[in-house]
Order: sequence, then C-alpha cells, then structure tokens
Amino acid sequence: MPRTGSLPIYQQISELIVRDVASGRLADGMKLAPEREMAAELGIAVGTLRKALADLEEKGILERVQGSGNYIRAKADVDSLYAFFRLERPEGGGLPTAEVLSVTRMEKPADLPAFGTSPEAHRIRRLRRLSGEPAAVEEIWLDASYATRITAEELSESLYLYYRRTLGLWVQRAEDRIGLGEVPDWAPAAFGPRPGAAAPVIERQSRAQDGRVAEVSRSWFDWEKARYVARLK
Amino acid sequence: MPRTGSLPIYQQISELIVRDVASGRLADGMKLAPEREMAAELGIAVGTLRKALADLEEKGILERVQGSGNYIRAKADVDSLYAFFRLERPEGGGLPTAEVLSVTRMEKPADLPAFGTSPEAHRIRRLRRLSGEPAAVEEIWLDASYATRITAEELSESLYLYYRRTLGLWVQRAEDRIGLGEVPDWAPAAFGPRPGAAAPVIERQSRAQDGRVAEVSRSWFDWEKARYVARLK
DNA sequence: AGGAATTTGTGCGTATGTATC
DNA sequence: AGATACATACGCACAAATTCC
Repeated sequence: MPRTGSLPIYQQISELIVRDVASGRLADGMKLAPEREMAAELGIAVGTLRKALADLEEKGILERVQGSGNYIRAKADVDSLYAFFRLERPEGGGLPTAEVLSVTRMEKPADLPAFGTSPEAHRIRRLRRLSGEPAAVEEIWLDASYATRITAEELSESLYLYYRRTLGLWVQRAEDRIGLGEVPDWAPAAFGPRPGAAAPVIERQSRAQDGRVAEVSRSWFDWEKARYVARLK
Repeated sequence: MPRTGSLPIYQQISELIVRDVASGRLADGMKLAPEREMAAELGIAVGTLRKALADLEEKGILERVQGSGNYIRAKADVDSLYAFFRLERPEGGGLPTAEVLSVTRMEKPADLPAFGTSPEAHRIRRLRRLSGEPAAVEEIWLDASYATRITAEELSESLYLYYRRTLGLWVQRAEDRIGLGEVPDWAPAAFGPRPGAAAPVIERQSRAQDGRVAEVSRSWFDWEKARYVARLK
C-alpha cells in the first residue's frame, strides 16, 4: 500500500474497508484479522492501520473491542450519516425505507442556497417511511456536475450508497437546519399531512470529499409519526 | 505527567487544557506553544500530546493548522456541545445568551422519561436570546442527585460550564429529538409566540461521564427568529 | 519573489499495559 | 493461568503547509 496518489495511507485503508462493506465482501458482524496480521498483509505499520480503524469507528461502521477484536457494524446499511442524523418513530426505532417519486434534471430554482458548479441540478423527490408508515417527504437537489443523467430505477434505498457506488461521491460533512414550514403541494396523498399544513422542516447541506456542497435537500416530516434525532459524540 | 490514577495521559492532558480554557487561563484565539516544546514541558511524548490535541479538535475548542500552530477556539464560551447543536438566526450567526426565569426543586413529573437516581429534580426555566432577540424558551430537569440546592443567581450563562465548574458534572453525550409542540403557558410575554401556538420542540437527554442520563430538557423555539442547527463530522 | 526556518501531518517500529478469551 | 488482541506511550524520520526574512 504505497503512497501513490495524494491521499494518506490511513485514509486509503479506511475507504478500502468501507468499499468492502458496501460491496458485501465484509458483512455485518464479521471479525477482522488481528491488527498486526492485517498490517503485515497490507504492508503498513500497525499505527497507521490503527488510525484507519479509528476513523471507521468514528464513522460507526466498526466496533473495536480491546482484548477481543475489530467487528464490522453495518446494521442500517453503510449509511454512516444516519448513525448521527436519523428519523425514528416517536417511541424510538423503526425501519427506514424510501420510495422515489420522481427524478428530474432542471435549472436550480432561485430559492435554493448557492451550491455546486453547474447551473443545473437533479431534483429527486422521495417519500420516506418508517416500518412502512409514511413519515416524511423530501426533495433533494444534487448538483448536475456529478452525473449527466439519473433515473429513478437505479437509485437504491440509500442515496448515499448510490452516490458512493455509482457516482464516486462521498459525503464528508453535513449540516442540518430545522425550522417550521408548510407541506409542499407535490406531497402524495399517502403522506398524512395535507399540502399547506404546518410541518417541521429539515434543510440539509452535504459536502463531498472535495469540500464543496454537492447536495442540498429539504425534508418535511409528520411529527405524529416521526422524530428527527441528532446525537453528539 | 505520570500515569498516576487510571486515566490515560492523553485524556489527562486534554482535560487539563479544557479546564484552562474554562478558567480563562487560555482565551479564544490564543496560540499554543509548538507541539515539541509543549510535550517537553509536560514531560510526555509528542505523539501522546498530539492525541490529546486531536481530542480537543474533535470537541471543537481547538483548531489545528499545519505549518502554523494550534489555536484555541472558544467563541460561544467553552460549551463544546453547542459547537454541534446550536440555535442560530435564520440568516446564520447570532450571539446566544440566556436569562434564568426560575429554579425550583421538585418531584419529577410523570411525563418525563425516566432518568437519574433521585425522585426529585431541579427544574430550570430559561429564556434564550440570539443577539438580544428572544429566540427560545427552555425547561431543564437536572437530577437532584447532583446538587442539593441551586439558585438562579449562581447559574452562569452556560449551564454546562456551571455543571462542570460547580457540580463536577461533565456532559459526555447528548441526544436531541426534534418534533412539533405547543408553547408552554409559562413562556414570558417577551417570547414572541403565545402559549398554545405551534413551535418546533427539541427534547434533549444528556449523559454524564458515568454514562447515566443526568439531565433532560425541552426547548421551544421561535421559528421566525431561530433555526436549530446540527453539524456532522 | 523566493528560499530558509518553523510547525503540524503522516508513517514507522517498538515496548508495555490491560481486557478478553 | 496463559495466550491473544487491542490500548497506550515513546521516539524518530520525513512530508507538507505556513510564516518569515
């Protein structure tokens, strides 16, 4: 594992393992080889490997247990973001799924914050469910510079997984703002609250590995069926 | 800096610096001595110091700049929690302050989630402002096991600073749930929204160093004057 | 403008402590 | 109790970014 391109070795290793998890070569619960053995196989120092593993632990896809081993933890798919920001039922928990309503490439509307390099963006509208119950509607704007064309069929349940696997786009940081808004008129009837009704709104800005804002989104959620949870540390 | 008690050296150093910031010996913007110099003074290895500094950076109270130096970043006091979860004005920014409305020791009401070891808790009600403008009202329940008596006078602007300095209580983790609720009837007139009006609600559970939930709180905010911001990574 | 000095970032190897099996 | 495996700590060398002259 030489220092070929530009990324530090520990980051290359970290991303290598994330890709292995995403591709299924490493599944939830699997135990990694001992650090010394692993480091030897990769041809790097133990300390370097440990830095990569610490990174994965921070991302929430690895659990490190002293005296025991390193274990893959990839329950709710690999989406590490949702380990921090997630929708859940008022009583806690709930299995999140997503249904793509539409995907359209179009000019960025003026009411969006400035982001990306293209004047156009892909607008993705989704209905999000928790254990089958419609819980939120969301509108995502992905800068058009990352893909020329996107179809609803190719989008997986996890957008971030799709970004990573198909577009090579990694969301590194995200910032959410919560306020109050009105349910948009395109919300399907299955979503309980009617258009115009008051609903909490989450506005997200996601930054890619290059530091640029690649995606902005707005989510309106049904406060009787869902809570938005943010966790620190 | 020997390995006296039980805590690792790098954690001891990290907390030492946090205390220095909290006490004012280290102020916002100050530049620390070079790592090698600092490590020599403390009698530890550079790598160990670097781990402590990395910890502080994660907490948001230190900025590390390659080729330049390490700088204290303690804008909105030392409250590292608000570096991740914070209220700000819709257009961004705003200086947060807090006015204590009342402090009462009483039985925990039944509608609170179970927490702490005591049947009683201190109920603290505050009016929070952003650059002087009332932005939120909040009700905090601190388990009575941490203090026998609390007066409004002794509470500082930052509750977490008070917890740390006076009670020896460190908030290690926090989880926020955001939903929709009604402004409580005790909200002062200065807070724009009238009691009963719809407002976004933040329900927080804070865990102390012992892993127990020490405090739960509810905040209602004026969505025209404030946004709740959560940042990841 | 540009090069040297300074300072943090990355990487390696090793020794010892501590938790788990 | 012994073996295994991760955690902490040390020290050194070089790279990369910044600062200073």
